[in-house]
Amino acid sequence: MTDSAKPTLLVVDGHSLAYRAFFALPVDNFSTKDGQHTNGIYGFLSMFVNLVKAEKPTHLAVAFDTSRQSFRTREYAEYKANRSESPAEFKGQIPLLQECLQAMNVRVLTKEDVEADDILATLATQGAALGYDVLVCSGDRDTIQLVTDDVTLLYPNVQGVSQLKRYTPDAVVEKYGLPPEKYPDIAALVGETSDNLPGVPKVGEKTAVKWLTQYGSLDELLTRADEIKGVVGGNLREHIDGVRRNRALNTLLRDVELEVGPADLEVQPIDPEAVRDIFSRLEFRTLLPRVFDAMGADPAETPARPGATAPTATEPDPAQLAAWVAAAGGEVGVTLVLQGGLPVRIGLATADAAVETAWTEEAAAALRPWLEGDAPKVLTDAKPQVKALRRAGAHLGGLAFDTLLAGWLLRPSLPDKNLADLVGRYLDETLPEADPTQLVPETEGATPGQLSWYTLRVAAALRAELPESVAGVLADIELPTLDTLADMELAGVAVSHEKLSTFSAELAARADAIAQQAYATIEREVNLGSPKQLQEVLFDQLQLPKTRKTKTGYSTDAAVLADLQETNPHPFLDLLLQHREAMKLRQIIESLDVAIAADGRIRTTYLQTGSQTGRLSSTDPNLQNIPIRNEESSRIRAAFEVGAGYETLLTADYSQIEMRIMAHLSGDPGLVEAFNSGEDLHRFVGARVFGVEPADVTPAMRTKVKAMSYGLVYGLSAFGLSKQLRIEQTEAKQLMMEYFARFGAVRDYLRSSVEQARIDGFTETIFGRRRPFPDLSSPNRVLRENAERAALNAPIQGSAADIMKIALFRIHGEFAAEQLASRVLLQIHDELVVEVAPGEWDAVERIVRSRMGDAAELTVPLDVQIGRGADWNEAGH
DNA sequence: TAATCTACGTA
DNA sequence: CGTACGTAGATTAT
Repeated sequence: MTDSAKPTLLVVDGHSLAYRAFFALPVDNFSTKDGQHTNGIYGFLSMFVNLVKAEKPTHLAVAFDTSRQSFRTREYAEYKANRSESPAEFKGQIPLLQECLQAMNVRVLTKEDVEADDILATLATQGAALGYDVLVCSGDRDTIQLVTDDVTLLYPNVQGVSQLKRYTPDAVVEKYGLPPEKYPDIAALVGETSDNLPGVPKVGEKTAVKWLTQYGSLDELLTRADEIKGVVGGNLREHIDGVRRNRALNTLLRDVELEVGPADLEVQPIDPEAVRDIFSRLEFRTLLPRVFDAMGADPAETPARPGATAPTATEPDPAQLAAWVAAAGGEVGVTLVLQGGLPVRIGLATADAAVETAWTEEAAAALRPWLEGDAPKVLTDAKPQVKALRRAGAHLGGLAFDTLLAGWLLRPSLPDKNLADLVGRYLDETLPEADPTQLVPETEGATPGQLSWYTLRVAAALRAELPESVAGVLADIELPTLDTLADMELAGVAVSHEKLSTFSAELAARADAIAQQAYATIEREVNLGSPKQLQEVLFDQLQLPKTRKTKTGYSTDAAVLADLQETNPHPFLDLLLQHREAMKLRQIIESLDVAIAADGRIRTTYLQTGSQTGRLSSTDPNLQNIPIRNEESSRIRAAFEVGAGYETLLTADYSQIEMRIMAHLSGDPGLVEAFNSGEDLHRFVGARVFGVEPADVTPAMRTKVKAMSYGLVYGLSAFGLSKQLRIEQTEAKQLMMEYFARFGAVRDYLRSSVEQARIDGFTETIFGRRRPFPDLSSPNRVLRENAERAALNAPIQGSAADIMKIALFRIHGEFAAEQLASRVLLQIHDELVVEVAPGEWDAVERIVRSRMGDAAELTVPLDVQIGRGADWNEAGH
């Protein structure tokens, strides 16, 4: 009980523990997709949060070495000289670890010319003198000398850093047979190979302890060294200078001048946003809640700041509600609580008041004029709410702001997915949420009215940060698109269960037959879906040459198998490829089949914040990756049919939209001419590159320039081009040179756009959508070059996405304005699928063609291809 | 059971 | 050593 009042100071040697973690965890298992290794950081932080959670220090610091040089190396040049350079994979991790600790508001201490352990020694000594309980955590055995009744050492076990052994004075005596202050004497005699401090040959711990016990002290032992008999006695006398030197060097400094003392190290609340940022960069997910938990980011302990208490929502009757919204004036936050896709409750808020009510017929009727009118409304994740209102027969008008969309536009790489995330990031507060694991939650969740109030405040914070151009993208592109997507999702697309199930059964039978044949060729049965078992078959049993390395072994992907088939033909390879193809198709068909609703339609969800470039993504099921490339897949597309009550499907796609954007942005005269000439793009480019007439461009030439043109948009290298075209790198290089000799402005544009992004820190589309690229100035080459390719692509892919969205909502709007029953069903990046009502084909075709064609004013035309058919396969031709 | 890896479908 | 996605099954970590 007396100890509860006593402050606890925890000081940690960051470098030594991170280094141990580095070796304890497999480096290959811990790296970001960009190639940054993180095993040392992860291992350290994992240990660190456990430690903090278990020990609950009141004061905390982590010390690091500044370099390998210190006063010890100056006094003894050989000190640690045998240490090999720490691995390159480890080096970069220390600054990132320090960044993590800073985000957690943990004091990071360094001092020129001394080692981290000297800082620990100084703080431990000062802390003990001030009456603290001191915990020292280090992987360096020399810190044993710091142990006293007030100072406990936590020392990692051999395995790694997860288990820490507690060294109290008793534990030291038990382990070494002498009290902690004598440990440096033992170490001086035994030596420390890792520090390049040789000890007395043939003297280990046992002998050292025996001597020290016998003579009482190291000094006494050394002065009476001649009393010791035998070889070891001689060894001792020969190495007396070395022992004295060891003893001098292994004494930790307890009087290092530091800018802070123990009292300055009080534990601070973490910076949640900074921690989220750095952890998401390092791709730590499971660690995040552990850090929040251990570092006391508990909502109960960090109450919302003063002035941030949500108003208590009142529950006016419907008539009062109508009066309330009429009087509200400015923007109103709106939150609909949904159940089964329908609204059950609605909460509204202004800056200082909140109201809410059950979604009854009376309430809906009272609110409808306001809800459907132009009065400005602010929501978080409006799309599901807009859909629910549609199902309930209402329409949301005046959508002025969606915080989720705005947050994504501002930081498209972040995983913020709900109001709670946004409140944390932009208000630095915690959204009150009921604990879903408790039947009777201790903490009340925010009510719908209060959620609306938070939404309004988040919106204000976002607006303050939103650059004008990005605000324009929100208002002029994203919000109109949201409304369109809601209708598309509600409509769904008719899919024939009969067609799918017939095909699925066929494929299952085929896959089975292929598998049997494959087993026969290798005379055993394996799981053809297991990369691990396949590696055994290919590289052990069949002794095929090893392929491209992956994290866990050797690749068995389609490209690799095709290569193997050429160099080392084996029937198994081809059968495996056929099996994969059949299984993949079957799997896609199955996932579609189970998604067909009772009315025969599939409804996807478009994620409007699902990409970093501005594209949509589609999920549950993904209707943006339905196969098209081979013969078989046309049968899948044929299952997407025109629905009952409609006449036909229309498909409309932009041809080469990304190359057209490139022509526009670069202003390259050759490329612009190509698109204005009406000639086939690749034929035109091929003619220029190879110096022949367009009519004389061979298919091989066309293939090459086509790959080159598309590759450009992705930052393709000569290496990549040679691999894709299966040509020599020199030929690929030659091709690129010829290409740029004719279309030089393209290269100039790509280069300058990346350079501009490096200066600005972000890229921008034609319409002002931004994407940040902090890694463009990273010293890490892998990181930087990855960012460069992404930055090169972002304005092009993003502008295409902008153009398609603009076309999409304008088409949607025009269908409504002309009171057409036809409706857009699908968007696949550069293609739209429209369900055309009887008698509306001409109007629909006109609208789609013109709105897609004039969605943007470029220096080259936007070419639109239209197809018509009873199913998606037919319409796509 | 949850996270990760490999493979593969689309633009 | 080519951008942007989502999904499934196997494997590994917990």
